[in-house]
Amino acid sequence: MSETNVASVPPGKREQTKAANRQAILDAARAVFAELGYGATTVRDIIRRTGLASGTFYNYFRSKEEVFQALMDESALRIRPRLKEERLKAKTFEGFLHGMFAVFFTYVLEDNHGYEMMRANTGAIRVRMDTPEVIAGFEELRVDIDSGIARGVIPDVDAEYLTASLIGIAFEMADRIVTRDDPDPEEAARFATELVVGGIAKVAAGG
Amino acid sequence: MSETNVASVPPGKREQTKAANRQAILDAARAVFAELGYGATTVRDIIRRTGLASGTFYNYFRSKEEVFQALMDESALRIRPRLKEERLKAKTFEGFLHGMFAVFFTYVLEDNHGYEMMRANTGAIRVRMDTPEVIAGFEELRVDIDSGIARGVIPDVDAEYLTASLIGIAFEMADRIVTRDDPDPEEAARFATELVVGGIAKVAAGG
DNA sequence: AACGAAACGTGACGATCCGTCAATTTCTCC
DNA sequence: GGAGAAATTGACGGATCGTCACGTTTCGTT
Repeated sequence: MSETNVASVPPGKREQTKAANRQAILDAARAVFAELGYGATTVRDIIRRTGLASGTFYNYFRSKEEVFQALMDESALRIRPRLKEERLKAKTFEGFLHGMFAVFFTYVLEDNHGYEMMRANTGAIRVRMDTPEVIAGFEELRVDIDSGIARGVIPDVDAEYLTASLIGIAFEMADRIVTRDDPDPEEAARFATELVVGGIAKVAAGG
Repeated sequence: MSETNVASVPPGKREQTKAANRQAILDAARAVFAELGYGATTVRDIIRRTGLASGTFYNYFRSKEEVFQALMDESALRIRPRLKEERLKAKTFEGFLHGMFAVFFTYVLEDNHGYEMMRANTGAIRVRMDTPEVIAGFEELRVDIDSGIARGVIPDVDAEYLTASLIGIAFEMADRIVTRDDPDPEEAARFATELVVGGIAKVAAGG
């Protein structure tokens, strides 16, 4: 036997360069998006920075939009495990919320590279893309809320509106946090958590 | 005296067609944005629908982005008076919030033409533009919150985070409302209002 | 090691869009 | 009416788009 007694297949030069090229394009795209904004960047801007030929880009992605989606998915894949971990160790609904907000705000701050990407420098346009991975994250949240309501840990309120509110608060507050002089994700998470916890109680009480 | 005994200047053909052309471009843009999505539409798509020459577009707007901004401003100008009215007749903070949310959700529903504009049909990209008029609306809200806190009508919480939360809740909930089978802006406004009112109380209480 | 097939990178190509501008038409005012 | 300002027009150079035929690299086989 020459090789592959291990289950994993040896890389193979073909797949190596393929993965390298794909990553090179993603890295270049991240940089260019952050520099020019999503709206102003062109496929050529991205591929130029990699040294590859223009046609090669289309072997990996179908459009600028699709690279952006891949980058969003990358982010979502990085943050979802942290959210899951937080979710598992939460004993109370309040702890659950606080963990989620804190992880999200912290991530956005340490990553703001990727967050600035969503702002088109020209004008005041903001782009947001709900990719499959992002949506999956939203749905995990939604499932936990449904389950929390079913188990009586969360008061019986409109789960869709609640999920939407959490997402809206998280994204809009994140936007303010990254522009603060001395951002404090912990403080922000406390604010958001108490807002929601106190709010739900009142919603459930029916006024 | 031939004319203009009234203070108002007679229209004048020049200004007439100018206003007509501008409006034609705006109307065409609204239709095309709603049809193709913001990302996919080109200046040519817009101008083609008006029958004007391509060069004429640039006599009125500098770019696709600027037409979009004009459309957003139009919307903001339409809704701000309604919000102001609601704000003036509000006796309590709760009434204030409820009025704002109800007006906003109702507007979004009856206008969803303009709301769909923000969705790029291709993929799941959403664009949002905070134009001067929109920002002015946000700041009016912020000012009222600051004032409410100063007068003791609103508990003393972080006004920036509170404003952000309101905006986040409003936009994200609006997104869900327009996709519901039988949308009820009143119910949604009640949810949002109680969420915030109850939440603020808890935030102010400090846990 | 040599070979053939398949996969991949390359850059040129036609189509389209961008923003500009000189020529032309339309309006205003004397 | 007619001079002059203002606005419209469409063609132009520059650039991007997505495709495709071609050349090169890799892989499995003999």
